[in-house]
Amino acid sequence: MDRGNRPARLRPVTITDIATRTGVAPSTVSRALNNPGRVSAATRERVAAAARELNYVPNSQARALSSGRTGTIALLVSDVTNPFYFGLIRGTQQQLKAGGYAQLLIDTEDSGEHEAEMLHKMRQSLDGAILAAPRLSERPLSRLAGEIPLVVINRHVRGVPRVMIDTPAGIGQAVEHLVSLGHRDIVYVSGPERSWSNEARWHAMRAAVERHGRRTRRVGPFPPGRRSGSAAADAVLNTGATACVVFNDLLAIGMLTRLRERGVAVPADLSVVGCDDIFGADFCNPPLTTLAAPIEEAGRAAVAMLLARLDQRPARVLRRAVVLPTHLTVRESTGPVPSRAGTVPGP
Amino acid sequence: MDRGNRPARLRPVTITDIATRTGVAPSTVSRALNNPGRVSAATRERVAAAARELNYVPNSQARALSSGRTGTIALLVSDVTNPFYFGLIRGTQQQLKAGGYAQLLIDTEDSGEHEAEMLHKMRQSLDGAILAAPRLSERPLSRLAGEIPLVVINRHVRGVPRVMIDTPAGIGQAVEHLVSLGHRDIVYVSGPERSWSNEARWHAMRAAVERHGRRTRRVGPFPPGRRSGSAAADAVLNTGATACVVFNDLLAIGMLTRLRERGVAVPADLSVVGCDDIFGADFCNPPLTTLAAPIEEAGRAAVAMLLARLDQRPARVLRRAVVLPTHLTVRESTGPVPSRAGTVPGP
DNA sequence: AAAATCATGGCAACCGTTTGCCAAACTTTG
DNA sequence: CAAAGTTTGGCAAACGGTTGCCATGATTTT
Repeated sequence: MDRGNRPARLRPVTITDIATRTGVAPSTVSRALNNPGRVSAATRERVAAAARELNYVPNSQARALSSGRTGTIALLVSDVTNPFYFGLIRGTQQQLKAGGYAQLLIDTEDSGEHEAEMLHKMRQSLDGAILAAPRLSERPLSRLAGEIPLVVINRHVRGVPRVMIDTPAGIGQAVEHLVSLGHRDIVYVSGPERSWSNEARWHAMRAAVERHGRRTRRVGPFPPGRRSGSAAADAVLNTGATACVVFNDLLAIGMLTRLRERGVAVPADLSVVGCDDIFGADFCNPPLTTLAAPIEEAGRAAVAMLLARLDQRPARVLRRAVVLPTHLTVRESTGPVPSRAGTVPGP
Repeated sequence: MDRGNRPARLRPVTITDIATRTGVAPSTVSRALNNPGRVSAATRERVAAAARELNYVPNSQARALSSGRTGTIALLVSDVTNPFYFGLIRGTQQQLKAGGYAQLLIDTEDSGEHEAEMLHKMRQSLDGAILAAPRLSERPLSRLAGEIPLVVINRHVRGVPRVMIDTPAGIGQAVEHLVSLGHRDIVYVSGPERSWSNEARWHAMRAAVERHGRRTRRVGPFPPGRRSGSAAADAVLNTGATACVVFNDLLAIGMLTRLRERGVAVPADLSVVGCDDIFGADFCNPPLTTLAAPIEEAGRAAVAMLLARLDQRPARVLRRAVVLPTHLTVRESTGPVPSRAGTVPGP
């Protein structure tokens, strides 16, 4: 059939091709395409027509080399499989595509060093980066922000623009909810120690409980995965608490599984509140009461902030922070306090 | 504190810097770094030392421009939020990182045209691409494969290397399982019409049921999301079947939710089998019996195939296809056929 | 009508790296 | 010891754009 004349990855069309075809200089072609005000309407139109006919696609490498702009933004997440990031990936992807940027996805494997190293190595290939819940400590993070435009999500670092999901405020709602159901002994199930969000949530929790004249404790820390749910569930049962607020939904879902295994009824014996409202929180068993976070919106906001910064036009007001509200979504993992808080059923 | 002397995004170190420092020509530096056999051990060492001291990071744009290799591989998925792709994203990410490549994630929004267009535009910025379950029709797909090295997942196109997850074979297992439980009337819940996998699964299903001297039907097509689960569940109930095999887990989970709402007990009234074993299939309610697919492995295999192709060394045997087996994972959404297949309970 | 301004297009340098080709120095071989 | 071969390093030309600067001609201002 088609043997012989395979086009063999033909040479791509360049501005020089357009230039010879239209009889102008390559520089004029470049300007006609990117800097429309700089050439006459007539030539601009001729160039555009030629580009269209030849099916011209600019070579982003070459463009990057001379202009310094690569058209690529990286999204760094600590673990691509954590469903929390799905919304982020999607939100940023959408907004980046709308802005004409490509998204480079990087998994930092939960390591601050990885974050720093990757970012440093790629800084010349990127116009900017979005760091989701960075593990990196404050110092190197600000240093990095000097090397390359950065927006961080759920982290507060001086001088680095940020998008915050206000889960701490939501935690107040969660505590009100639990207290109104009669719970007096509520524990916090802690996520990773190095996580900024974890500390913020814990502090919010303590403050909220103290407003009711009570004290709270925390168990953990636990890695924020489903696997850790077993240990977390056992630890909570040992405290004798009637309710818990969990660092994130992933961990909470893991706990739910374990509690079911152990024959502990949720919410009859123990109420569980998660954070983030990830994929699965609504169809696990029982469906999880959780703090719904506008994750996709956070992604979009982060991109918007970053692109605003890359935009040359000087007279722009640049927001230094965006705070997004969360709200409690009540499902079936929370309920009235058990009539007699007794001992825990055996396994 | 640190006012005044902010380094203002300082000029990155180039091979020329290394060259002047070691007293050799830039070309020698380039060779010392990338083509070690080409220079003497002594200079190579001196260059390496200088590079280390100066903390040199090669500019990938410049390298790409002259060498044609970009060090970037794209992964195209039809919808980043479909949990099926999480494993793929992770698997490819791992293997690419190991091979020193960066991963560009592209959402094609379920459109074949998007696929073609994006790929065409980016072909100069990519060394290759992995297409997950492409929607594109066969013709343009082979044409694209001529423009840029490609590996497709779950799709059979002549001349394009592929990784196949052998769900059709697994469907046989699923049917055996259901038949052994007494089911005689099993329907297939169809995914998108344009999906190659969907057709493959349907054919396998029909063949498997016919081996038992029975016939089967299908309902649908449905978009492969949870939202479609309601319609799918209702359609299945109308058929009066006692069991169904569903195009994918996402749809199956959606059905489970709907069935629960309608008071249909799973598996007492209806058995449900999904495909893929995505995140959530194990903790939904009831946990889903499904065809577990080695998705991460598929991602790794696809990367391995692609990189083998990019590798220059000629005397390599290039696999044209990899087929990965699936197996039935029995959980709690399948059970014995109802004693009297009666009418469906009302809503 | 001369001077100043403006719009438009071309020239050429540059971005940082790779690579074909050549030259020098050194090593082997006959 | 000369001829041939082998290392090793340098020169310079790409790769495909962008952009500062200049020249030309047209337009406006005084």
